[in-house]
Amino acid sequence: MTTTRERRTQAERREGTIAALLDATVACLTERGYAATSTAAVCAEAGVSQGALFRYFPTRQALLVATAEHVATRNVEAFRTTVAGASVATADDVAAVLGHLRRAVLSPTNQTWRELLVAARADADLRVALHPARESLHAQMLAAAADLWGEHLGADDLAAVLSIVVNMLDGLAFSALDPDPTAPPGRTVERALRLLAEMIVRHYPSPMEQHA
Amino acid sequence: MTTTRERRTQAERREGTIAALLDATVACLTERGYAATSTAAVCAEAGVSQGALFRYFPTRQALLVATAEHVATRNVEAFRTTVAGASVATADDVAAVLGHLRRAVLSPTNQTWRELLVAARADADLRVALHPARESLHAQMLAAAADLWGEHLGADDLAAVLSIVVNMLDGLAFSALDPDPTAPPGRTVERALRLLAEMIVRHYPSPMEQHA
DNA sequence: TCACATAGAAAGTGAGCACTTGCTATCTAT
DNA sequence: ATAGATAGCAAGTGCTCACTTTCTATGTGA
Repeated sequence: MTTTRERRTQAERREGTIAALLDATVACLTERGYAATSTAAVCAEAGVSQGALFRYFPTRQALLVATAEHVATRNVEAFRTTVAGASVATADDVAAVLGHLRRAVLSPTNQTWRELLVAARADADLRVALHPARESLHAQMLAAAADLWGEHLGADDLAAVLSIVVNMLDGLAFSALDPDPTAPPGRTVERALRLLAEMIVRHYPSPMEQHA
Repeated sequence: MTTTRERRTQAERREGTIAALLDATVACLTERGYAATSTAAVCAEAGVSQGALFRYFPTRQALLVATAEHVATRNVEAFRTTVAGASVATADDVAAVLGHLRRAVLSPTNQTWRELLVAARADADLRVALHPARESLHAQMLAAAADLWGEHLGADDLAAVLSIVVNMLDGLAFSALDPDPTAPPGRTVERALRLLAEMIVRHYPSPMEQHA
């Protein structure tokens, strides 16, 4: 008695294997880090052989670049949905957005992206390969932020605020060494995010601000 | 005819070799990154044999932990001297401090510290080994910041401001992938630091602020 | 149905890894 | 001066790495 033999086209098998490899690479990078993400580890996680991996990705680096582009699109989508429709009229509003962004930034795909960025600092080839994805990511996040803040912020101010926010959140994510990233944020972090929200709304008061 | 034979005591030889190894590890970590910092690479950089390395550091990880503690003390000293005696009365003052801090954060010892922090995220042993140094670093930076801002900031506010500033600078350093870290900061970064300075002095006006 | 192309598994291969072993050179105490 | 200790070198050792080769299973076009 054989298990149900599902018939799949070549294209389906191919895409299924590639997707499994990309997901496994994300898992390995977040759980083990860049140095320990070997091709053998990825294949074990994905449940395929190394032969399968090297059929689709000629080198380990090609796999990592493909993974980077994979997570980059997911990250920008997460950023957009987190920010879409939110209000930034009051400090509470901005603080809420920052809190949601902080959680998004701790997701596996964001961890993966950062892990690859750090590795790219010491690897010229990886750096070049990641450059277009970086540009696209930045542009799309700027667009989403512009949508959030409306037009009463100049392009330069918008870019500056975005830089402060995302760099601070990235810095937080880098130094968050707890094994459980969904743990309570800690008082200092919460206060810092709250303070940043207050500073932003004070510096850029919304024209339609309404006090509760 | 032999070259000048300098006579050194055992302690001098020992300390010289250890210092060379620590410096070489810093160089390897900043130039090649964590994954490529092998014991062989460190020894080649230091000009000693692997036997010498393993005489003083029983494992590669022990070398990395020792290097972490080495750079941690240097980093806190750099932070203190950068901040010592500075004024935070005006936005220009704060912006200047942020600019100096940004350069300090891009130094090799700071790059090394960050590289090890990232590696610690995926390595439980390294994480616990680095924990005391992390605590000490944070406490000393808080003390230096308190010295800078005086007493008209509560401890909680001080910690929050410090968190915003150092996390944003760390985030900037992580995403600064230029081969030359001393390159001009770029307009967005400059504007972001300037904006952050303005927001801070507006939110926490110095009681003795004097307009030029 | 059957020649052919593609997907993927299994078992390599040399290079580089962390680390060890044994030996020589240098310093120190007597 | 010399015996013993320490510093440091050179050559291993087994293992894992990225990657290859070979071969089998499966889907595809005629």
